[in-house]
Amino acid sequence: MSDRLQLDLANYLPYLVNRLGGALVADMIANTLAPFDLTIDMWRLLAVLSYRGAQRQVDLVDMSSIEASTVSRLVTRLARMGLVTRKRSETSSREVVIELTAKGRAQVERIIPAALKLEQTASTGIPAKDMAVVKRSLRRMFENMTGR
Amino acid sequence: MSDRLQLDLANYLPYLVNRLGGALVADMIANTLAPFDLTIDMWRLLAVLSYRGAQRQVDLVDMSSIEASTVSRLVTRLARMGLVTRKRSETSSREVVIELTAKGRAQVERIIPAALKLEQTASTGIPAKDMAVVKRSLRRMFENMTGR
DNA sequence: TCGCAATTGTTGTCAATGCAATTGTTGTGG
DNA sequence: CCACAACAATTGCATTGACAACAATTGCGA
Repeated sequence: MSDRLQLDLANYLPYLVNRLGGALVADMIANTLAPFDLTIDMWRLLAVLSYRGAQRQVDLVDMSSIEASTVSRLVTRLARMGLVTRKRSETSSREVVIELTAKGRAQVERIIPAALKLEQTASTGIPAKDMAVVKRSLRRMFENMTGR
Repeated sequence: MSDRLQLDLANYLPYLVNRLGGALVADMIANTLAPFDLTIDMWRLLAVLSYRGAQRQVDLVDMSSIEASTVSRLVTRLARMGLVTRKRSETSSREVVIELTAKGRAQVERIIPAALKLEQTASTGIPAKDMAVVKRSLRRMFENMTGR
């Protein structure tokens, strides 16, 4: 009777996005992070800290999309590894400020080339003009989903 | 001395992809899956089964990017919920074939409209031509990372 | 200013995940 | 045709991660 309701996965945006995301993560872990004894979430925190400088934990949560209690425990581990410091904010004693140590910065700078190479590998065969469209659209869609 | 090695997160593909993926998943869970008592991975399996029909578990692993032992256990739960059946393959008794039940198909058809609406929401303000570029590029990048 | 709600971070708990080992089956080279 | 490698699925076990409850601090409205 009625047409069957169908979901064309091969053309369904959330499927395409998360499938690629998973492949990128798997590659990053296997080829780069494992030797450094870093998990993907640790790397995300370090990358955010490198990119934006010292941050409160709540801002790390926001920028990394990692859940708050997980961030709290990851920061503890990163501090124990000597890659970050955690100290109370001067302006508000309920806040905590996380900052890369010299060792942490060195670690990030050792990883960045591999991270860039990963992006290159993924981008093979895609015109620069198309990649610009992709990145702009990914940012816009994120805004659409979160209201920034 | 040397320029500092930097990673521009706001323009870094893996970051943009996984950040959007997380936002899409969070929305899907909160607004659609939770009321059905489904996890995101359960939904992925159901969607693949709906899209491609009965599948061996190993093929579900391949198409869903979910780890094999997790698929095994999720299928057990889905079967217990009456959404799929699991039976030994006729051609090879080490294989198992998973198939949607009528109840499972009905469930998927109730979810699909919300899934399409999610895609619409994310796509707001993005020209159809750009979206075509995005989807084509996402598929190509996945191929680049996995060799298909 | 006082009280209460919101913010920030931590901890307890338990289900879920991933990895490795295991079982059972199929395919294949010698 | 036999031994052994490859494949498919499951299970054990340790780790992870999410959610909720909590503690501490700050901010705000009446």
